[in-house]
Amino acid sequence: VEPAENLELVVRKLEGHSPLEEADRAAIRALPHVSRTVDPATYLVREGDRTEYCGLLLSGFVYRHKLTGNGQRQILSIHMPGEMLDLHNIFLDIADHNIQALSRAVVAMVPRQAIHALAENFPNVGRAMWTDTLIDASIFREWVMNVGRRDSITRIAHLLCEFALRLEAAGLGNHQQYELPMTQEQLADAVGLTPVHVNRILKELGQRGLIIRDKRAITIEDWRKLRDVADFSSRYLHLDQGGGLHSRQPPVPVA
Amino acid sequence: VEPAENLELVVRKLEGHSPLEEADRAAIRALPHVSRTVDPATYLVREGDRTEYCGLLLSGFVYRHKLTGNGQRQILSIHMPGEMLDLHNIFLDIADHNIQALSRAVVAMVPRQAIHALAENFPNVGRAMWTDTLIDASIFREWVMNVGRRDSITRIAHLLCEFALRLEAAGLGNHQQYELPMTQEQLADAVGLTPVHVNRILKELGQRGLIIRDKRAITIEDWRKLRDVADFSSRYLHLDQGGGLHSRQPPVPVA
DNA sequence: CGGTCGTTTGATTACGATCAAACGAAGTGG
DNA sequence: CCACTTCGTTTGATCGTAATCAAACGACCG
Repeated sequence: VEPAENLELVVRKLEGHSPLEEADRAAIRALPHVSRTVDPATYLVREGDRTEYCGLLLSGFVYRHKLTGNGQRQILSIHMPGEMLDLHNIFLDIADHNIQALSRAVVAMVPRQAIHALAENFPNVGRAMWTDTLIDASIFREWVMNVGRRDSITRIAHLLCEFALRLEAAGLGNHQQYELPMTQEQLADAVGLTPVHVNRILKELGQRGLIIRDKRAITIEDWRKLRDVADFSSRYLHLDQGGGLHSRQPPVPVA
Repeated sequence: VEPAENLELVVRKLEGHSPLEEADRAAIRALPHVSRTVDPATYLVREGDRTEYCGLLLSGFVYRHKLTGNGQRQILSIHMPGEMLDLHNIFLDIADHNIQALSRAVVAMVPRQAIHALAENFPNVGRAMWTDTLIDASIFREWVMNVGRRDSITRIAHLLCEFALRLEAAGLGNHQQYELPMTQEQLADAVGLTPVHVNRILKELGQRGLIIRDKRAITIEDWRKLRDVADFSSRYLHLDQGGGLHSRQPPVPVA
């Protein structure tokens, strides 16, 4: 069992979109858990698993994915510190997708029942967690649109914009410069392209003066131009969702 | 205000995956609402709208979609009678997508607050509605995979399989024969292809002896073969989700 | 009977996949 | 400290699936 301060990240994340009172915060901090530190590529959940724990991501990055019958991978979402990983499984008995560590990561494992009890005894927290899953669902929808109807440059630019804003919201950098937490192959699996093509498009984004790359570090040279190329609007992220602590306008005009 | 029996469909839908007690059922039936009958293509919600009502679909079909900056449409989901349409907006202030009628449809409009109160005062119902949104999210994930990583035949076959099972679960036919509620153009927008190509693939599915088409009526000639071509597994639909009324195995081995 | 909407078929194009190989950086072991 | 391996990135050449362009056809409707 780790020091409870760790769960503070989770409190902050939920308060980003839903109002909580002190009792609510305390209840979250008091969640029983064991911390687990995992290496990159460790599976936290496998499709078909019976779900018994809810993982709270305390540090590092994690991703959701599925595999097709012939072994192709589709990445479904990327998760950042403070996010609750298994809310999507918490009322469904069998996991329908895999969750795997992207980087080295620390995850607090909370028993399923503790989350159920939390939701029932602290309605504000229940609403906050529910809202959280609704925002995730909104992001899934945007991804359907992204892979379904946008060409490759637009698609990749869109993902870069999304990361910029989400990393900033998570307090992991600003939206003009950040460290991309994945390889080009993983990027390809997130946008439904091949790694080769992703590489070419990243190059083109650089040549067009939209981004600068130095290894995995992404600097957005011209947010407005990138946003236009990306067909990006931040609405689907619901960053200024009512009642949240952070529900003021972001300091820089973003999208 | 319409006769309350109508909402029975919604009760049945929720009970399909979550246990309810008589008081819960009564609370759902007692939901204040006005019925609205709409023509095909009527918008029920527009992206950017402030959400004040939750629509319960009593008859007909409805779909969610988004438009790209250059006017391309991506259909995000199809909804069948008994489904609650605005659960995804119920805690989010601004709608991030459009909801439009596919066919002539009847929708019971329930004020947002009534849904909030229902969830708070009847925890079983709250959990059922939350679970409902989680299953929707699971379907979104499968669609991300479908448009991201599957080729055109697989993609379309997959959609046909999904409809078969969902229509059967909704009591609108069996999984071997059903009426497709959409045009080939709408189909194309659901799977991220062009209408022309959808037409060719449907033809091919017929030639391969997987389906028979008569106008919009689809007959699945060989479920197993179609399922294989479609790379389809019903897991993501969570049809046998715990505690539900219908949580027995389906009568015919399906997937 | 024209008009509209949806389906069907044909011809050509293009975007991204695939195949192949080299390069660079980081880590390992001798 | 330097070979050697491994993993990720980069570049080039060719291929193929689905898009695009174009037009005819069929059904339903007023």
